[in-house]
Amino acid sequence: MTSMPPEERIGSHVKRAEQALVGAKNAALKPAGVTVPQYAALLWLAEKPGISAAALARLCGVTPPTMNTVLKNLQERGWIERSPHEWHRNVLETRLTAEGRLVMELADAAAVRVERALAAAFSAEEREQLIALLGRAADVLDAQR
Amino acid sequence: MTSMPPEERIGSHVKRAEQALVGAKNAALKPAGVTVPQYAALLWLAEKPGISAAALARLCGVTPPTMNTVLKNLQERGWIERSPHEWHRNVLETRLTAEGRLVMELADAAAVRVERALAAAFSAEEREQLIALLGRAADVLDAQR
DNA sequence: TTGCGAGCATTAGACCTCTAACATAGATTC
DNA sequence: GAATCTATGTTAGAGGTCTAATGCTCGCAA
Repeated sequence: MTSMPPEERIGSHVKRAEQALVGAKNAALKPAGVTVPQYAALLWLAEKPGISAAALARLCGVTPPTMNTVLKNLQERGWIERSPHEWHRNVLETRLTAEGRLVMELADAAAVRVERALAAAFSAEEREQLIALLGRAADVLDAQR
Repeated sequence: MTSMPPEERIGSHVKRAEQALVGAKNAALKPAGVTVPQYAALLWLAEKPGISAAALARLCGVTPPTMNTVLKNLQERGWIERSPHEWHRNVLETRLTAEGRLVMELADAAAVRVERALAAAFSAEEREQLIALLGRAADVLDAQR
C-alpha cells in the first residue's frame, strides 16, 4: 500500500551516502578527538580568523544556536578563544588557539584521506557528473521549501 | 593553507544535498506533525507490522538506542503500540495504531510529493547515474571504516 | 533625537544521534 | 546440564540540530 518503493526514492540513496560519509569521517577523526561539526568549524576558523559565530554558522550550513553549541565544546577544550570586537561590542571574535590549530591540522589530514579515497572511486568525468547532479538536486529541494 | 578546497570535496556536495533534502522533507512533513525519522519508522511499521525495534532500526539505518528514542516519542503520541512477543519474551512487537496509520498516510503523501519533485529534475538516465554513483560512494566509504 | 530595523548572541525546549555498558532470553554446543 | 553465542532491549552520557523567543548594539532615517 506504500505509494513509492524506497529504492525509487532518490532521497534514500542520498541519505545512505551521507550516512556512510559521516560514519567514515567520524571514524577517521576519532584519533584527533574531534567530531565532524567541530572539524568543519575549526577548518573555517583557520581560514577566517576573527569571524563572528553567526557568519561561521552560515559557512558551516547550520543555525547560530547550533554553532553556539559546537563553539562551547571547542572552547571547553581550549581550542578556540572568543573576545569582544573592538567596535561592535555585541560581536564576539573567534580565533583558533595554538593547540586548536594543531588539532585542526591533525584532523584535516585524516579528513583529506577520506576525501581522497572517495574521489579515487570515480573517474574525473564521473566526479563532475556526480557533483553536478547533486547540485541540481540541492537546488530543486531548496526551491521546494 | 588548507590542503583541499571545499568545492573539490565530494563530501561537501553530498552533505549539501542531504541538508536540502532533510530541510524540504521536514517542511513538507510539518503539517502532519511528524519528523523525518518518525516518518521513516511509521512507513516501515506499516509495511512490517509487529517488527522488533532492533530490526526496525536496521531498516531505518540507525542504532537500536536511537530507534528507542524515536519509538518513545511515537508511543507518547499514541501512534504505535508495543506488546511482548508470544514466544520470545524479550522481544517487543511494535504496531501502528489506527491513528498512527492515518498520520503515516498523511505524511507519506507529503513525502512522496517531495520525492516526485526531486525525480522530475532528472531524466531517467540521469536518475540511474545518480543512484549508481551514490551507491558506489556509500560502498567505498563503508569499506573505509 | 528618537525611533526602527538589521544583525549578533544567547537561552529554553524538543528531538535525534552515537558509543558504551549492562541485562535478559533463547539457541547452540560441548 | 552448563557454558557460550546471538539477538533484543534498555540506560547513561555526550553531542548536535532545530525553532521560538529574548536582549543587545549599531546605524540609519524621520
